[in-house]
Amino acid sequence: MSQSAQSTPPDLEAPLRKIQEVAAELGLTARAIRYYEEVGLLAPAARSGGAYRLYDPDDVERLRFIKGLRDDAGFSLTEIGQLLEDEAMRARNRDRFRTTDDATERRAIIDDTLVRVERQIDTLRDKMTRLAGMIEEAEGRRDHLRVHLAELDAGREPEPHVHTRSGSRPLAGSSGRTAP
Amino acid sequence: MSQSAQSTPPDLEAPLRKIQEVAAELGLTARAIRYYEEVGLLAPAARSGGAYRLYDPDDVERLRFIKGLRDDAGFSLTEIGQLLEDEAMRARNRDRFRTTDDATERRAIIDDTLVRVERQIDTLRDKMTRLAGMIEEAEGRRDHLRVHLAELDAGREPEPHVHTRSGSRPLAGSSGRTAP
DNA sequence: TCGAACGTTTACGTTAACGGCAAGGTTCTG
DNA sequence: CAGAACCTTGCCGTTAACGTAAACGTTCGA
Repeated sequence: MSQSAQSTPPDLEAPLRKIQEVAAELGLTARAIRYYEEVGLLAPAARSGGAYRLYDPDDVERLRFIKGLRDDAGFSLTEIGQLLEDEAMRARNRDRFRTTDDATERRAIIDDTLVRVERQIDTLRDKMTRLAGMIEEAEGRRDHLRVHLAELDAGREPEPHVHTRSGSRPLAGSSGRTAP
Repeated sequence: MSQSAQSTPPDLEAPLRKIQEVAAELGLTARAIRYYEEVGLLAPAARSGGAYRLYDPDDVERLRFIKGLRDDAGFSLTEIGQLLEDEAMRARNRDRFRTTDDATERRAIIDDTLVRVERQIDTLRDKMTRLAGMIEEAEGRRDHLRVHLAELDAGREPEPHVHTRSGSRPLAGSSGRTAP
């Protein structure tokens, strides 16, 4: 009920998968993946005799990273493009790295990539710092609200309303006033 | 060269500021702020005799939070709307809180807000966890690249190229292969 | 070999989040 | 009270990131 004609995905040797399979695994749509290719974020490793896009594990990893940068980090595709190396470069390096025997050239390629990865880490760390700041602010508001709650509960114990939450379940909110 | 007619912003008493002033401080545009109001994310506290929007410190805080949720956390305005209480509710609570003397009612308002703030914190923490995961992945790639670099430098020391980086500045990249 | 199931290109449509006017009202200062 | 400098409400335009549909090619099992 999921595969009748075409198949070959459970092939334990060929690490090349078609677009829909990859899309499903990553929680993307085929359209989105093609779009990413269109804007130069990635290019499939192969093209099954000039037609179908075929992705190898490396491609899938790159796609997963792209999705993370978009969903989790909230970057735009343009920003992502600046953060990653453009696909043309990646393809060239991939080839150069496999064909050359020159250790110096390999070193250059790796060195270049390392620099980029370190930049990515810095960018992500920066984002996380700002996010942590927001969390602290929110926690500040929460604590402030809890104090208010405690003050209210301490001042006087009103009629024992039926649904008295167990323990301390105070609350605070968008109004940072003590009220005049 | 920045204020000739109108002014009143350096007024140390009135905590009510006009849109452009607020926009400048937050790094937003007046248009964006009006748009946020249009989609129900906030409403100015006052309206100077039925015209100009006037924002109090509380409004500005809410705006700053909105901007953070958008820029730092990468949420859409729709998601932000679900995370914050809608403005109608906020206005009503704000009023109810100031007018009532009933401790029970105040408690209810604060409690409600607390729950929401705690939800916000959870959401932000969740996002940060995913971001941290991405950072770890990137660090993994970086370390992997460094290992490759070390291997290369160890195997043989090629011609002493001119620009030998000080210490260890290896690099890794988008190709996780050791090359056949 | 043939057809169901998938893939490809091309092109137009859609939604979110504003940008940028135009036409007119408000405010403070001189 | 004039007028510069801001503000207001429309309303149309734009960009990013896909969605969707049409017309056609590719694969592979029966």
